[in-house]
Amino acid sequence: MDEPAGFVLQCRTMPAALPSTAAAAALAATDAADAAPAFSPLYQQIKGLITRELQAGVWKPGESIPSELDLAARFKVSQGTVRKAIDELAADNLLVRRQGKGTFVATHAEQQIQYRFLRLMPDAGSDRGMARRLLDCRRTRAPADVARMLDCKSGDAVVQLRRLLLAPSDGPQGGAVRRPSPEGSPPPWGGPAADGKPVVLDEIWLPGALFKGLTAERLADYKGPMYGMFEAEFGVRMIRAEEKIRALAADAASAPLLAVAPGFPLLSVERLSFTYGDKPVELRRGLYNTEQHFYRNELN
Amino acid sequence: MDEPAGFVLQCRTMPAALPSTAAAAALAATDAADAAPAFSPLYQQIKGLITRELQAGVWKPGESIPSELDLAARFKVSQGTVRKAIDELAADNLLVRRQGKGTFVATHAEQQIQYRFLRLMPDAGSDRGMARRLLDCRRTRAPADVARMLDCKSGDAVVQLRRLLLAPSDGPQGGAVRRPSPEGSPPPWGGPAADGKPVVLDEIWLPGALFKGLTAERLADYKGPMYGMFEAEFGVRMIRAEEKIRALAADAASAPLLAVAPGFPLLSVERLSFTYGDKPVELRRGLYNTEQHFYRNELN
DNA sequence: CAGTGGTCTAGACCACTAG
DNA sequence: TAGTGGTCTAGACCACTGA
Repeated sequence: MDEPAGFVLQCRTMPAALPSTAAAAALAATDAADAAPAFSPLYQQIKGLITRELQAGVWKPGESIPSELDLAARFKVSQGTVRKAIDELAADNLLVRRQGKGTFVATHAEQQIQYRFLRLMPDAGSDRGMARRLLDCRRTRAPADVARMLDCKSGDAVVQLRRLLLAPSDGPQGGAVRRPSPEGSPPPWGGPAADGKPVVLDEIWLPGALFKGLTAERLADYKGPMYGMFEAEFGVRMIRAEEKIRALAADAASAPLLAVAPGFPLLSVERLSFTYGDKPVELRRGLYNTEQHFYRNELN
Repeated sequence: MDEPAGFVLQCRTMPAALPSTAAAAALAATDAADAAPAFSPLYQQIKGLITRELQAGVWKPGESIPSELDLAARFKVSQGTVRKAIDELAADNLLVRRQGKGTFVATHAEQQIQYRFLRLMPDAGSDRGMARRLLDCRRTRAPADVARMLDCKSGDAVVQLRRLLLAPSDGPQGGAVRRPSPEGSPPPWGGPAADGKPVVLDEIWLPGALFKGLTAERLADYKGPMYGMFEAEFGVRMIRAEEKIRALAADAASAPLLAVAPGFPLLSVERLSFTYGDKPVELRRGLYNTEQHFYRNELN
């Protein structure tokens, strides 16, 4: 009855009613526990409290969080209020509801939501994923432009990766499914893969402080999506990303890696990914060969 | 008490529980009133009924729909159920809630949501919109590829438009706001505009049957977003769109119009827009010069 | 002031999952 | 069978808008 969880402000009189991202803005101040006022509807406050637990790693990706009734009791509010908070978190892809089982912390390592951030689709045939080839993995100091994007100081420690993604390349027509595929259906994570046309040339920058033990070996060893590894091995969850897309001519350095002539038009995709509190934690610059693939987008 | 509005099926026992897009799927059959079974939660049925009214044009874009209590009385359900239906429709951008005023039919002709589908942003300076220049407007027969996308027969009547969008072009640096702008802040709809660098070359295909009186004059006369005109003048509401994006080399025909050299890398954006019932009603093929602009996308 | 949407509650019954 | 999320209701009070 008198648990230590009575944080919730029962503010029935709001001073000025923050626009709508009140809770999100309050969370930007990552640590300072009681610094931000954050007066907002009860369910927004609950949402903020749950987000904080997620951020603190109390409930790990893939695990289930307490039931709605449980949370309602903890926060001393009704189930409906908790439900509304969870509804929004589910809409934000932070939680996943599963009827009869519970509510789970979303993860990049799931079956269906794999490649949540990769919008490249083949023109023909179904998407069978791509093989990865690591070109480069080194720790260095952040150039000025990278530092600015990652919200750190120029010269700070960063990890730089360079990768190639290769399409399965099954026969000339690229139509239906060919090639017996010795392993089975799942996409060929890394591995030899021998052939396959290069489609994406990636350059990835990560803050060195967050990714201490990241090495080429660990990258090669991990089977599964890279963002899945980030959350499992380094506790860094990618929540949201912004991309800037352009058309660019292949330069002398990139062209041979993508097996195209210099000047060949490539899609340039600059992605900045964020974790909790809108903190940028990855800068990714990709060059896509869109001869047999396209970037799919949905507008609502 | 016994109004003629008692359509709602109070199905407490669902046969097989359609996945989730049950109501949406049911609406695909545009007319056939009672053909589709469409058993689903009450609020989904309400959502479907409201959508049908929108589709029928009972409530026009920009107008307000009846209040929640009113709708609840009509449909003989509680306000909470209507609320949940409206919540989803608002999330789908079909309705807009305004506290204290009511719920309104979303429109492309609004201030903030203008350019809902245009994701092109200038590298520097704030977005001041672009001037339009109509190159071509003619009625013709649909080529095979266009017909396939628009879900009609090859040779059916279509309207073909070709446009140029021009950036404001204020001085060399393109930095802060320059040029006194004699009219004021709003973007320069059409008009002379005299200068301005061409940024987008658009080719638009519309089903002829839906756009009867569309002429170059009416296009030029209309001030405001093109999608706003489509809904005001032709009753065609763009709800959703899918885009396929590639990098392409400028060809001999496009290059001079965009004032670039042949072979210059351009962003190719193919957009298919849908109205109610996922019916495709516009195919738009654009070539974007991304030298000083980029295509912005957000991943969640 | 009356009417609107926004929040919150409490309780009922349902469908799904797993032991 | 017990526990979970999913739906639905009824009613309370609130904040915002406009006459």
